[in-house]
Amino acid sequence: MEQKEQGAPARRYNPEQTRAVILDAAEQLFAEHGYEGASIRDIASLASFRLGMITYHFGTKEELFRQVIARRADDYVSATATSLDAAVSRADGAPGTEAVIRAYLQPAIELSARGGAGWKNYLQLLARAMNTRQHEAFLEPVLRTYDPLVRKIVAVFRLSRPEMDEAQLHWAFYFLQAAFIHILVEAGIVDRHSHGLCRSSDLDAILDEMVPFFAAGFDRLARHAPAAAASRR
Amino acid sequence: MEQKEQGAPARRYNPEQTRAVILDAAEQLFAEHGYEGASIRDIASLASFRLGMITYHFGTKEELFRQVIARRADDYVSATATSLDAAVSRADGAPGTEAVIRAYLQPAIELSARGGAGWKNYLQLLARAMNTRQHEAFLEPVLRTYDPLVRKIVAVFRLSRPEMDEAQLHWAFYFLQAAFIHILVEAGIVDRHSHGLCRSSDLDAILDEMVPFFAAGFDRLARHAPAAAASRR
DNA sequence: GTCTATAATGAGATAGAC
DNA sequence: GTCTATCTCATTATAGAC
Repeated sequence: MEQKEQGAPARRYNPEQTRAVILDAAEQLFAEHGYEGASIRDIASLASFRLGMITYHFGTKEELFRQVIARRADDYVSATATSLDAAVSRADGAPGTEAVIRAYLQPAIELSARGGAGWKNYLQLLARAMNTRQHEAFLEPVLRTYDPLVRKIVAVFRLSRPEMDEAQLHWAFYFLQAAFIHILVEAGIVDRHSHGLCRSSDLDAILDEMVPFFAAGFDRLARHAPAAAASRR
Repeated sequence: MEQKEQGAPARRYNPEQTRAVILDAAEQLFAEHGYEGASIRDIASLASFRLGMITYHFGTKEELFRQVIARRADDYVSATATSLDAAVSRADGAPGTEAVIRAYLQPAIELSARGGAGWKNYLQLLARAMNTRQHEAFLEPVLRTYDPLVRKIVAVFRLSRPEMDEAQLHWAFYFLQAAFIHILVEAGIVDRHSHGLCRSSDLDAILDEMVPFFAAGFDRLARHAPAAAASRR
């Protein structure tokens, strides 16, 4: 007469689907609570599977995390690469800085805003992971997945601003990337401080504001003397 | 003949010092591994005390975290407030945007770069905590400690740019704050991508680059039509 | 492939000797 | 105030029935 309280035992899915359902749940909880803050038990429970299923399909928690990252990495990389290539060819090889910034930001914003909950979670979890040092040792090789894309982005910025020296270009891109990392998390601080006038969830508005804002920064660094560092020696 | 491997049993300190030593260790491990990733056992061990000492002086892990935040909050707030006030009075009430940005960033950079390891850990841990949503429920009230300071910062930016409308001002400040949050973590991505040309640990150089970069962004947003949002309706 | 059961460990917290 | 010992629970991981 006792009710099993565990929901249907789930013969609903084929293995592919099972893996996908688990990855979705992992994506969500890693995004919400971070790697250490999310337990594989909670992930299994959210996915309506037993704990053993995670072991069977993924082995360890680290491997589960790796596969969460890996599942969407190629899609994100190729979407951004395509966007950058389009900006370059549209401008015959010398794209404006605003166009490059937009080409870099827009795919992630598109996916986060309209790609479904999975993509939003994915980008938030990626942003959280990037906001740490390599103390979570196993994270670093995972994040290096994105290094080739970053090299491409920097190369396109270099096309756009051939007069900037390397350090200036890297600083400018760093500032853009740093801001974007926090923005993708949608932590809500701007909502609170602007009393709702600006919403961190309104990624479309943010894109429109970021493009001129950061392009002006690139312009400004391109103009100023690259001698700042010397003054401290 | 067995050696106690626990180090000296520490009658070395008075209670004030004991609390300080524990807070230092907590600060370090929370900064390195995040709230969930750091255990109070490891914190006790790093501080060379027994676990019971943390309970005795702080009660729960949450309370320990709160007191880590609280210990330096007033110093940080007043350093930044003083810096902002100085910028305002230096300019007779109408400070330039570069001056305001520098006044906002400089105290934190000063403390992180030359305030000792504790301050660096503190600011990294704060930055990590700000890069989450309120899923870690108890975090939110802790972070609200800084709301009055943020209101002051925004007010000074408003003095600097009275022609900007509220939304533009908040967006611009959000971008600056977002970038700063990641930068304080010193995650090292710019080091890797620039092959060491730019170092995320070189906060002095970063300050010098950020000031003109972000001031140009403020200038740019102040110029453009505040009608962007309307185009999407 | 899916689930149960359980091992093995580590966690936060508490009681109480000294 | 400091430390030992222990409780209780949650965690990752494994073994094995079905």
